[in-house]
Amino acid sequence: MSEPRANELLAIALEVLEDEGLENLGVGTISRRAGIKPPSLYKQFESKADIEQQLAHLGFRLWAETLAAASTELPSSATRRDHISALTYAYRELGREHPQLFRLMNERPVHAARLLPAVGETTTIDYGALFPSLTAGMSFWAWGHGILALEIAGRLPPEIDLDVMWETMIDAVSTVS
Amino acid sequence: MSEPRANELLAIALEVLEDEGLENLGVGTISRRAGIKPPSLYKQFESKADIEQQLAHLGFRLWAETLAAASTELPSSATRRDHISALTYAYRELGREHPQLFRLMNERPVHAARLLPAVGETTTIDYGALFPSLTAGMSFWAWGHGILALEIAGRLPPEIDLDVMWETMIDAVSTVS
DNA sequence: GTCTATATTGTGATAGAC
DNA sequence: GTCTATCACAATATAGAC
Repeated sequence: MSEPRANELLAIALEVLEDEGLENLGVGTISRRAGIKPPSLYKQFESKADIEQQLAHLGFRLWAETLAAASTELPSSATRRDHISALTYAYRELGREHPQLFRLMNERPVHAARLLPAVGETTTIDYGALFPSLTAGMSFWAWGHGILALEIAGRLPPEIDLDVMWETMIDAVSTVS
Repeated sequence: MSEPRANELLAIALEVLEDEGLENLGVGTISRRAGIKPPSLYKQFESKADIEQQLAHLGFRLWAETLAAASTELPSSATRRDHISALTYAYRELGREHPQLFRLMNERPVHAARLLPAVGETTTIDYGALFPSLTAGMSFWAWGHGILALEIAGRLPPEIDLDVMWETMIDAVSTVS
Protein backbone atom coordinates (compact mmCIF):
# COMPACT_ATOMS: atom_id res chain seq x y z
CA MET A 1 0.00 0.00 0.00
CA SER A 2 2.46 2.68 1.12
CA GLU A 3 6.02 1.46 0.73
CA PRO A 4 8.81 4.05 0.75
CA ARG A 5 8.96 3.89 -3.05
CA ALA A 6 5.39 5.15 -3.26
CA ASN A 7 6.41 8.44 -1.69
CA GLU A 8 9.13 8.96 -4.27
CA LEU A 9 6.66 8.34 -7.06
CA LEU A 10 4.15 10.67 -5.45
CA ALA A 11 6.76 13.42 -5.37
CA ILE A 12 7.42 12.81 -9.05
CA ALA A 13 3.70 12.90 -9.75
CA LEU A 14 3.56 16.28 -8.03
CA GLU A 15 6.30 17.57 -10.32
CA VAL A 16 4.43 16.33 -13.36
CA LEU A 17 1.24 17.93 -12.09
CA GLU A 18 2.81 21.35 -11.77
CA ASP A 19 4.98 21.16 -14.88
CA GLU A 20 2.46 19.72 -17.32
CA GLY A 21 -0.87 20.74 -15.84
CA LEU A 22 -3.81 18.98 -14.26
CA GLU A 23 -5.21 17.72 -17.56
CA ASN A 24 -1.90 16.10 -18.48
CA LEU A 25 -1.46 14.22 -15.23
CA GLY A 26 -1.68 10.55 -16.11
CA VAL A 27 0.03 7.22 -15.80
CA GLY A 28 1.89 7.90 -19.01
CA THR A 29 3.37 11.25 -18.05
CA ILE A 30 4.19 10.16 -14.51
CA SER A 31 5.89 6.89 -15.44
CA ARG A 32 7.82 8.59 -18.23
CA ARG A 33 9.30 11.13 -15.83
CA ALA A 34 10.01 8.42 -13.26
CA GLY A 35 11.93 6.45 -15.89
CA ILE A 36 9.71 3.41 -15.58
CA LYS A 37 6.88 1.89 -17.60
CA PRO A 38 3.21 2.47 -16.78
CA PRO A 39 2.58 -1.08 -15.46
CA SER A 40 5.20 -0.54 -12.75
CA LEU A 41 3.12 2.29 -11.35
CA TYR A 42 0.30 -0.11 -10.64
CA LYS A 43 2.43 -1.94 -8.06
CA GLN A 44 2.33 1.19 -5.89
CA PHE A 45 -1.03 2.69 -6.76
CA GLU A 46 -4.37 1.10 -7.36
CA SER A 47 -5.45 3.43 -10.10
CA LYS A 48 -5.08 6.91 -11.51
CA ALA A 49 -7.79 8.08 -9.14
CA ASP A 50 -5.73 6.69 -6.27
CA ILE A 51 -2.75 8.82 -7.31
CA GLU A 52 -4.91 11.92 -7.57
CA GLN A 53 -6.45 11.28 -4.19
CA GLN A 54 -3.07 10.91 -2.54
CA LEU A 55 -1.86 14.09 -4.21
CA ALA A 56 -4.91 15.95 -2.94
CA HIS A 57 -4.35 14.53 0.52
CA LEU A 58 -0.78 15.75 0.43
CA GLY A 59 -2.04 19.15 -0.68
CA PHE A 60 -4.58 19.53 2.09
CA ARG A 61 -1.96 18.65 4.67
CA LEU A 62 0.46 21.16 3.16
CA TRP A 63 -2.17 23.89 3.23
CA ALA A 64 -3.25 23.14 6.80
CA GLU A 65 0.30 23.03 8.13
CA THR A 66 1.46 26.14 6.30
CA LEU A 67 -1.52 28.22 7.38
CA ALA A 68 -1.19 27.05 10.96
CA ALA A 69 2.49 28.00 10.94
CA ALA A 70 1.76 31.43 9.49
CA SER A 71 -0.70 32.13 12.26
CA THR A 72 1.27 30.78 15.21
CA GLU A 73 4.45 32.54 14.12
CA LEU A 74 2.87 35.91 14.83
CA PRO A 75 3.84 37.73 18.04
CA SER A 76 1.30 37.73 20.82
CA SER A 77 0.72 41.40 20.22
CA ALA A 78 -0.67 40.67 16.77
CA THR A 79 -4.08 42.10 16.04
CA ARG A 80 -6.98 40.30 14.40
CA ARG A 81 -6.08 42.07 11.18
CA ASP A 82 -2.52 40.79 11.44
CA HIS A 83 -3.81 37.24 11.65
CA ILE A 84 -6.15 37.66 8.72
CA SER A 85 -3.40 39.29 6.72
CA ALA A 86 -0.87 36.58 7.52
CA LEU A 87 -3.31 33.80 6.68
CA THR A 88 -4.30 35.50 3.46
CA TYR A 89 -0.77 35.98 2.19
CA ALA A 90 0.22 32.44 3.15
CA TYR A 91 -2.80 31.14 1.27
CA ARG A 92 -1.96 33.24 -1.76
CA GLU A 93 1.66 32.12 -1.72
CA LEU A 94 0.66 28.45 -1.56
CA GLY A 95 -1.60 28.87 -4.54
CA ARG A 96 1.08 30.60 -6.54
CA GLU A 97 3.66 27.94 -5.75
CA HIS A 98 1.30 25.05 -6.42
CA PRO A 99 -1.35 26.30 -8.84
CA GLN A 100 -2.15 22.93 -10.36
CA LEU A 101 -2.31 21.24 -6.99
CA PHE A 102 -4.71 24.01 -5.99
CA ARG A 103 -6.88 23.09 -8.97
CA LEU A 104 -6.73 19.39 -8.16
CA MET A 105 -7.84 20.13 -4.61
CA ASN A 106 -10.62 22.55 -5.45
CA GLU A 107 -12.17 21.69 -8.78
CA ARG A 108 -13.71 18.48 -7.51
CA PRO A 109 -15.66 17.37 -4.45
CA VAL A 110 -13.76 16.40 -1.35
CA HIS A 111 -14.40 13.17 0.49
CA ALA A 112 -14.28 14.57 3.98
CA ALA A 113 -14.51 11.25 5.77
CA ARG A 114 -11.28 10.02 4.24
CA LEU A 115 -9.53 13.35 4.38
CA LEU A 116 -10.33 15.17 7.58
CA PRO A 117 -8.76 12.83 10.14
CA ALA A 118 -5.22 13.31 8.85
CA VAL A 119 -5.64 16.99 8.06
CA GLY A 120 -7.61 17.92 11.16
CA GLU A 121 -4.72 17.03 13.45
CA THR A 122 -2.54 19.72 11.91
CA THR A 123 -5.15 22.46 12.04
CA THR A 124 -4.56 24.46 15.17
CA ILE A 125 -6.08 27.77 14.15
CA ASP A 126 -9.12 28.99 16.06
CA TYR A 127 -11.17 30.24 13.16
CA GLY A 128 -14.09 30.83 15.49
CA ALA A 129 -12.09 33.57 17.21
CA LEU A 130 -11.20 35.18 13.89
CA PHE A 131 -14.56 35.21 12.12
CA PRO A 132 -18.09 36.00 13.30
CA SER A 133 -19.33 32.55 12.25
CA LEU A 134 -18.24 29.45 10.40
CA THR A 135 -20.36 30.48 7.45
CA ALA A 136 -18.90 33.97 7.35
CA GLY A 137 -15.42 32.47 7.58
CA MET A 138 -16.18 30.20 4.67
CA SER A 139 -17.44 33.17 2.69
CA PHE A 140 -14.14 34.96 3.26
CA TRP A 141 -12.29 31.81 2.28
CA ALA A 142 -14.30 31.79 -0.96
CA TRP A 143 -13.08 35.31 -1.62
CA GLY A 144 -9.44 34.30 -1.48
CA HIS A 145 -10.23 31.17 -3.38
CA GLY A 146 -11.88 33.21 -6.12
CA ILE A 147 -8.99 35.62 -6.58
CA LEU A 148 -6.53 32.75 -6.72
CA ALA A 149 -8.64 30.68 -9.08
CA LEU A 150 -9.08 33.57 -11.50
CA GLU A 151 -5.38 34.37 -11.39
CA ILE A 152 -4.39 30.77 -12.02
CA ALA A 153 -6.90 30.43 -14.84
CA GLY A 154 -5.53 33.55 -16.51
CA ARG A 155 -8.90 35.22 -16.34
CA LEU A 156 -7.80 38.59 -14.95
CA PRO A 157 -6.84 41.39 -17.34
CA PRO A 158 -3.12 42.13 -17.19
CA GLU A 159 -3.60 45.78 -16.27
CA ILE A 160 -5.20 45.14 -12.90
CA ASP A 161 -3.14 45.17 -9.73
CA LEU A 162 -3.40 41.84 -7.95
CA ASP A 163 -1.90 43.16 -4.74
CA VAL A 164 -4.68 45.74 -4.53
CA MET A 165 -7.28 43.04 -5.08
CA TRP A 166 -5.91 41.12 -2.11
CA GLU A 167 -5.68 44.26 0.01
CA THR A 168 -9.28 45.09 -0.80
CA MET A 169 -10.16 41.71 0.61
CA ILE A 170 -8.05 42.03 3.75
CA ASP A 171 -9.42 45.48 4.48
CA ALA A 172 -13.02 44.41 4.06
CA VAL A 173 -12.68 41.19 6.05
CA SER A 174 -10.79 42.92 8.86
CA THR A 175 -13.43 45.61 9.33
CA VAL A 176 -16.35 43.19 9.55
CA SER A 177 -17.56 42.80 13.09
CA MET B 1 -18.82 29.28 -41.18
CA SER B 2 -22.05 30.17 -39.38
CA GLU B 3 -25.01 28.69 -41.21
CA PRO B 4 -28.33 28.36 -39.39
CA ARG B 5 -27.59 24.69 -38.77
CA ALA B 6 -24.53 25.65 -36.72
CA ASN B 7 -26.73 27.38 -34.16
CA GLU B 8 -28.84 24.27 -33.72
CA LEU B 9 -25.75 22.19 -33.15
CA LEU B 10 -24.38 24.76 -30.73
CA ALA B 11 -27.60 24.58 -28.71
CA ILE B 12 -27.24 20.80 -28.62
CA ALA B 13 -23.63 21.14 -27.55
CA LEU B 14 -24.80 23.35 -24.69
CA GLU B 15 -27.21 20.64 -23.57
CA VAL B 16 -24.46 18.06 -23.66
CA LEU B 17 -22.17 20.36 -21.71
CA GLU B 18 -24.65 20.79 -18.86
CA ASP B 19 -25.96 17.22 -18.85
CA GLU B 20 -22.68 15.35 -19.14
CA GLY B 21 -20.16 17.80 -17.74
CA LEU B 22 -17.27 19.81 -19.11
CA GLU B 23 -14.91 16.83 -19.27
CA ASN B 24 -17.37 14.83 -21.33
CA LEU B 25 -17.98 17.52 -23.94
CA GLY B 26 -16.58 16.14 -27.18
CA VAL B 27 -17.35 15.51 -30.81
CA GLY B 28 -18.57 12.04 -29.90
CA THR B 29 -21.10 13.08 -27.27
CA ILE B 30 -22.32 16.06 -29.25
CA SER B 31 -22.83 14.22 -32.52
CA ARG B 32 -24.49 11.31 -30.73
CA ARG B 33 -27.07 13.59 -29.18
CA ALA B 34 -27.58 15.42 -32.49
CA GLY B 35 -28.27 12.12 -34.22
CA ILE B 36 -25.41 12.51 -36.65
CA LYS B 37 -21.93 11.10 -37.00
CA PRO B 38 -18.82 12.93 -35.80
CA PRO B 39 -17.51 13.79 -39.29
CA SER B 40 -20.70 15.75 -40.00
CA LEU B 41 -19.85 18.12 -37.16
CA TYR B 42 -16.72 19.16 -38.98
CA LYS B 43 -18.78 20.75 -41.73
CA GLN B 44 -20.01 23.34 -39.22
CA PHE B 45 -17.10 23.64 -36.84
CA GLU B 46 -13.41 23.74 -37.47
CA SER B 47 -12.43 21.75 -34.41
CA LYS B 48 -13.42 20.86 -30.90
CA ALA B 49 -11.71 24.03 -29.70
CA ASP B 50 -13.88 25.99 -32.10
CA ILE B 51 -17.02 24.55 -30.52
CA GLU B 52 -15.79 25.36 -27.03
CA GLN B 53 -14.90 28.89 -28.03
CA GLN B 54 -18.32 29.49 -29.50
CA LEU B 55 -19.96 28.08 -26.38
CA ALA B 56 -17.87 30.39 -24.22
CA HIS B 57 -18.77 33.32 -26.44
CA LEU B 58 -22.44 32.47 -26.06
CA GLY B 59 -21.93 32.28 -22.30
CA PHE B 60 -20.25 35.65 -21.98
CA ARG B 61 -23.04 37.26 -23.97
CA LEU B 62 -25.66 35.59 -21.77
CA TRP B 63 -23.92 36.78 -18.62
CA ALA B 64 -23.50 40.34 -19.87
CA GLU B 65 -27.10 40.64 -21.04
CA THR B 66 -28.63 39.08 -17.95
CA LEU B 67 -26.63 41.22 -15.55
CA ALA B 68 -27.41 44.36 -17.52
CA ALA B 69 -31.11 43.50 -17.42
CA ALA B 70 -31.03 42.83 -13.68
CA SER B 71 -29.53 46.25 -13.07
CA THR B 72 -31.66 48.32 -15.44
CA GLU B 73 -34.89 46.70 -14.23
CA LEU B 74 -34.47 48.33 -10.83
CA PRO B 75 -36.58 51.40 -10.01
CA SER B 76 -34.81 54.74 -10.06
CA SER B 77 -35.14 54.87 -6.29
CA ALA B 78 -32.86 51.86 -5.93
CA THR B 79 -29.88 52.31 -3.64
CA ARG B 80 -26.34 51.25 -4.35
CA ARG B 81 -26.96 48.23 -2.18
CA ASP B 82 -29.99 47.32 -4.26
CA HIS B 83 -27.86 47.31 -7.39
CA ILE B 84 -25.15 45.22 -5.81
CA SER B 85 -27.72 42.81 -4.45
CA ALA B 86 -29.52 42.48 -7.77
CA LEU B 87 -26.30 41.92 -9.69
CA THR B 88 -25.12 39.38 -7.15
CA TYR B 89 -28.27 37.30 -7.21
CA ALA B 90 -28.46 37.39 -11.00
CA TYR B 91 -24.86 36.22 -11.16
CA ARG B 92 -25.55 33.44 -8.69
CA GLU B 93 -28.65 32.33 -10.57
CA LEU B 94 -26.76 32.21 -13.86
CA GLY B 95 -24.11 30.02 -12.32
CA ARG B 96 -26.65 27.67 -10.82
CA GLU B 97 -28.51 27.32 -14.08
CA HIS B 98 -25.38 26.86 -16.17
CA PRO B 99 -22.70 25.46 -13.86
CA GLN B 100 -20.73 23.68 -16.57
CA LEU B 101 -20.85 26.69 -18.87
CA PHE B 102 -19.57 28.71 -15.92
CA ARG B 103 -16.64 26.32 -15.68
CA LEU B 104 -15.97 26.47 -19.39
CA MET B 105 -15.90 30.26 -19.22
CA ASN B 106 -13.77 30.57 -16.12
CA GLU B 107 -11.35 27.69 -15.86
CA ARG B 108 -9.31 28.81 -18.86
CA PRO B 109 -7.85 32.09 -20.12
CA VAL B 110 -10.04 34.36 -22.16
CA HIS B 111 -8.99 35.79 -25.49
CA ALA B 112 -10.25 39.29 -24.92
CA ALA B 113 -9.55 40.56 -28.42
CA ARG B 114 -11.91 38.04 -29.98
CA LEU B 115 -14.47 38.20 -27.22
CA LEU B 116 -14.92 41.73 -26.00
CA PRO B 117 -16.32 43.39 -29.14
CA ALA B 118 -19.48 41.29 -29.18
CA VAL B 119 -19.88 41.23 -25.43
CA GLY B 120 -19.00 44.86 -24.80
CA GLU B 121 -21.96 46.12 -26.78
CA THR B 122 -24.39 44.48 -24.39
CA THR B 123 -22.71 45.72 -21.22
CA THR B 124 -24.50 48.87 -20.15
CA ILE B 125 -23.74 48.84 -16.43
CA ASP B 126 -21.65 51.65 -15.00
CA TYR B 127 -19.42 49.63 -12.73
CA GLY B 128 -17.37 52.72 -12.01
CA ALA B 129 -20.35 54.24 -10.22
CA LEU B 130 -20.88 51.09 -8.18
CA PHE B 131 -17.36 50.32 -7.01
CA PRO B 132 -14.53 52.51 -5.76
CA SER B 133 -12.21 51.32 -8.54
CA LEU B 134 -11.96 48.79 -11.32
CA THR B 135 -9.60 46.71 -9.22
CA ALA B 136 -11.90 46.76 -6.21
CA GLY B 137 -14.81 45.81 -8.45
CA MET B 138 -12.82 42.88 -9.80
CA SER B 139 -12.02 41.80 -6.27
CA PHE B 140 -15.72 41.74 -5.43
CA TRP B 141 -16.38 39.82 -8.62
CA ALA B 142 -13.78 37.30 -7.50
CA TRP B 143 -15.73 36.87 -4.27
CA GLY B 144 -18.90 35.87 -6.06
CA HIS B 145 -16.89 33.78 -8.45
CA GLY B 146 -15.29 31.95 -5.56
CA ILE B 147 -18.54 31.10 -3.81
CA LEU B 148 -20.06 29.87 -7.04
CA ALA B 149 -16.99 27.88 -8.04
CA LEU B 150 -16.82 26.14 -4.68
CA GLU B 151 -20.53 25.38 -4.75
CA ILE B 152 -20.35 23.95 -8.27
CA ALA B 153 -17.29 21.88 -7.41
CA GLY B 154 -19.05 20.41 -4.37
CA ARG B 155 -16.36 21.76 -2.08
CA LEU B 156 -18.60 23.30 0.56
CA PRO B 157 -19.75 21.20 3.53
CA PRO B 158 -23.46 20.47 3.37
CA GLU B 159 -24.20 22.01 6.75
CA ILE B 160 -23.26 25.55 5.78
CA ASP B 161 -25.89 28.02 4.65
CA LEU B 162 -25.14 29.28 1.17
CA ASP B 163 -27.63 32.13 1.40
CA VAL B 164 -25.77 33.47 4.41
CA MET B 165 -22.48 33.23 2.55
CA TRP B 166 -23.89 35.39 -0.23
CA GLU B 167 -25.43 37.82 2.25
CA THR B 168 -22.10 38.15 4.00
CA MET B 169 -20.67 39.20 0.68
CA ILE B 170 -23.43 41.68 -0.17
CA ASP B 171 -23.23 43.26 3.27
CA ALA B 172 -19.48 43.67 3.11
CA VAL B 173 -19.39 44.99 -0.44
CA SER B 174 -22.24 47.41 0.19
CA THR B 175 -20.58 48.97 3.21
CA VAL B 176 -17.26 49.61 1.51
CA SER B 177 -16.81 53.24 0.61
C1' DG C 1 -25.23 17.71 -45.08
C1' DT C 2 -24.82 13.32 -44.41
C1' DC C 3 -22.48 9.05 -44.57
C1' DT C 4 -18.61 5.00 -44.43
C1' DA C 5 -14.13 4.14 -43.66
C1' DT C 6 -9.95 5.10 -41.80
C1' DA C 7 -5.86 7.28 -39.63
C1' DT C 8 -3.64 8.54 -35.64
C1' DT C 9 -2.89 8.91 -31.10
C1' DG C 10 -3.82 8.29 -26.49
C1' DT C 11 -5.89 6.48 -22.41
C1' DG C 12 -6.18 3.45 -18.12
C1' DA C 13 -5.40 -1.11 -16.98
C1' DT C 14 -4.08 -6.42 -16.59
C1' DA C 15 -1.32 -10.90 -17.13
C1' DG C 16 2.55 -12.96 -16.45
C1' DA C 17 7.73 -13.51 -17.05
C1' DC C 18 12.22 -11.98 -15.03
C1' DG D 1 10.00 -3.78 -8.71
C1' DT D 2 10.72 -3.98 -13.11
C1' DC D 3 9.70 -5.45 -17.64
C1' DT D 4 7.14 -7.02 -22.39
C1' DA D 5 3.01 -7.67 -24.39
C1' DT D 6 -1.52 -6.75 -24.85
C1' DC D 7 -6.28 -5.21 -24.10
C1' DA D 8 -10.20 -2.40 -24.60
C1' DC D 9 -11.47 1.67 -25.56
C1' DA D 10 -12.18 6.47 -26.75
C1' DA D 11 -10.42 10.69 -28.66
C1' DT D 12 -9.93 14.21 -32.59
C1' DA D 13 -9.70 14.47 -37.24
C1' DT D 14 -9.57 13.65 -42.58
C1' DA D 15 -10.78 11.67 -47.36
C1' DG D 16 -14.01 10.91 -50.35
C1' DA D 17 -18.57 8.87 -51.86
C1' DC D 18 -23.64 9.89 -51.95
